[in-house]
Amino acid sequence: MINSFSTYLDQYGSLSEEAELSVERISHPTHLPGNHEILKQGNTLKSIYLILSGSARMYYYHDGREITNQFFFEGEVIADMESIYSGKRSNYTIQLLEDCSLIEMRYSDLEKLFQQFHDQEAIGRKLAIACYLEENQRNRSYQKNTAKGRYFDLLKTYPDILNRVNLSHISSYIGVTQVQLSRIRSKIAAF
Amino acid sequence: MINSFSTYLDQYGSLSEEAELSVERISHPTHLPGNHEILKQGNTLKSIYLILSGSARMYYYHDGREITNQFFFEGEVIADMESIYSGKRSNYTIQLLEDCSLIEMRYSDLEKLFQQFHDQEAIGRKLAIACYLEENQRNRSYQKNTAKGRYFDLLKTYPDILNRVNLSHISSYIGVTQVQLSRIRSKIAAF
DNA sequence: CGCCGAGTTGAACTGAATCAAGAAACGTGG
DNA sequence: CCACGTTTCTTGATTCAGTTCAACTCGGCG
Repeated sequence: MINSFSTYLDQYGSLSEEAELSVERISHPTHLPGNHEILKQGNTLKSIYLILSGSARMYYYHDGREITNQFFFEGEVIADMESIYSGKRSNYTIQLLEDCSLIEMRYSDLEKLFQQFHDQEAIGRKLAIACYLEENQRNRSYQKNTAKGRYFDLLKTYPDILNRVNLSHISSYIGVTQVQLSRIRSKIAAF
Repeated sequence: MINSFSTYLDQYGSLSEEAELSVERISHPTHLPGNHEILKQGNTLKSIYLILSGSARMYYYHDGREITNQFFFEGEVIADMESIYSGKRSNYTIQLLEDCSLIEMRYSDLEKLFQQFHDQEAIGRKLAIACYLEENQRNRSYQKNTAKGRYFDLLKTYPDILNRVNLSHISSYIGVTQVQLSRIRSKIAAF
């Protein structure tokens, strides 16, 4: 059960008591309503957010359409790695899909912990590798599957996503039109 | 100009002199011929390899066909992050595409440096993030492009790939049949 | 010279996009 | 609590992109 950044980080390695206390010190609980935009295109993301309850998505525009690049659910951390890491303006908008209970952490504070504690840095490295592997799996899903297969792969990761997220968000995430995803779904239902 | 692991790592941050010496100490130059398999499916990768000259690819099987998941060229590091990081058997085969001049480093030696030097760990984290961002960009290429667009995106990254790699390897990398990629190419040539 | 692997090209077929219209679900104000 | 408008989802017809199977070309090499 993930209810703090410490428990979140525990998944990737163990922290010294001192580092763990520092993590708690820079953690700030918040509540934000559905539809709230944590990051707007053209701005820079300054904080990351652990989700205790609720969900969010990160999207960008291409040819005037929204394409969802990432979903975030309970126990996951909302962040645009690119913007946070580079400090540059983001091409993404991050929008809450439901009312959320969050824990906020300023990235500048976290950076200090990386510098201060070697074990914190080690966990950061492992976490980044985990993100890479996940992203690589998504690529393999594209290489070997047709849209139906990608849809199933997504359901494996997020089984209840259908009840919580718009079809159009899901469809753009797996690189297919909303219309086509609706058809795929209907074919599966009727068997 | 990348001619050692030190110069490679310099791209991501600076190392103390002590750490840099240690990096050199665990580096071993090698030459290996084209077609050599650095890793075979079912085995575990124990070393990573910086490419001074030559190229390689990493592939897996799906429905009996080879799918290339990664290319490696000069100045890049050959590794199957999943196998190396988890120590588990790999689903991938890594094959040299040309005669290669390499610098080998055992991952167990590198791990020790991560533990020993905080700045080494910091560079490792940055490197992992860079890998993640690259992989994410590949995903976006799938989300917004048709096969032609993905082909162009690949050419942006590796402009001379056509002269060095088989069409079938390239096509499976961008998730399209070799036949279709041939057609795409011919349409572009005739303008 | 003949073989072989790699690439090209054609024809038929399937998966997916597009355009468009209608049905269902949803929220807001009266 | 209902009526209305809006957004989301479904379904159909058409067009386009991509796959499959197969035959052929080309260059390298024994």
